[in-house]
Amino acid sequence: MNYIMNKLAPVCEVQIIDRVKVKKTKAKLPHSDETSQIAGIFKLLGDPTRLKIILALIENELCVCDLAAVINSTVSAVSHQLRLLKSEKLIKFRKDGKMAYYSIDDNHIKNLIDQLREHLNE
Amino acid sequence: MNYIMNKLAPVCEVQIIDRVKVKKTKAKLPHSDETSQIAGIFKLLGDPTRLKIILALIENELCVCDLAAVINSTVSAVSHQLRLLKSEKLIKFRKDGKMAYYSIDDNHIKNLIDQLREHLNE
DNA sequence: TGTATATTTGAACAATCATTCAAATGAATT
DNA sequence: AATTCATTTGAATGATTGTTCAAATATACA
Repeated sequence: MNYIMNKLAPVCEVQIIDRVKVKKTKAKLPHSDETSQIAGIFKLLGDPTRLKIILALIENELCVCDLAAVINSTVSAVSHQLRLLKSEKLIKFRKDGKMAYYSIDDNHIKNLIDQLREHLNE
Repeated sequence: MNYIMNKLAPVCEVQIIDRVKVKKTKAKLPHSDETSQIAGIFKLLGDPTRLKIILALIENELCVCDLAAVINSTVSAVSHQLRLLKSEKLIKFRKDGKMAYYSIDDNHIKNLIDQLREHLNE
């Protein structure tokens, strides 16, 4: 078997060295939908703007324009990212007149970030 | 002050509602370089291919082609992502003849992923 | 009702990025 | 020395994405 044969089935049929180890490892992985879910949360935290928004909201409930001021961004850019964070239930908001006050909806996120920060500060 | 004035300085001069709160919140944020560092790690974990690689390596030390087989990807795609994970010291590798065996270099990562998984499975 | 303002939204744009393919490298085997 | 094979690498491609700008909502206030 060589790479020319593999061209017919580009993904799932590469050379395998240790079939037993591959099978055992594969069996221990989370299912594909759980993996996507985990990656999805990490991805949200992986953008500096979104991370700053979350770090700010961990400290205080804030309206959109104050949030923009805190993280040195624009109202529009912040609003777009708030939508993503809201849709994944990481944050929530309440309306008060014209204002929208955003806050953390998911308390586990703070622990997650704290854990990583502790690690990086070792 | 209105939006037309802000066009001259598009970022740092938006309307601020509560200056005290903004200043206090700003003071509590991590410095910009620490924020980038945190986001950088989360970003690496935020891609399904890279996350699967890490999940697989948590279970077993694996060579590149077995890793590709485990996560149903190609050797080349995996190799490219391994480079990124290696450069951020999340994984390491040892050479054995033609083979390269990769493994986890950062034990905190497992805890981080476990913590998120526990949270999602509530 | 008309104006001001806080927020949201959609389209456009540029930048980033993951994957693919082909070629190169490096090490074992014959 | 030539061949095979595991891995790496670079360029190209297509897709995703964060930001910007302008316009639309929506609420308060005069």
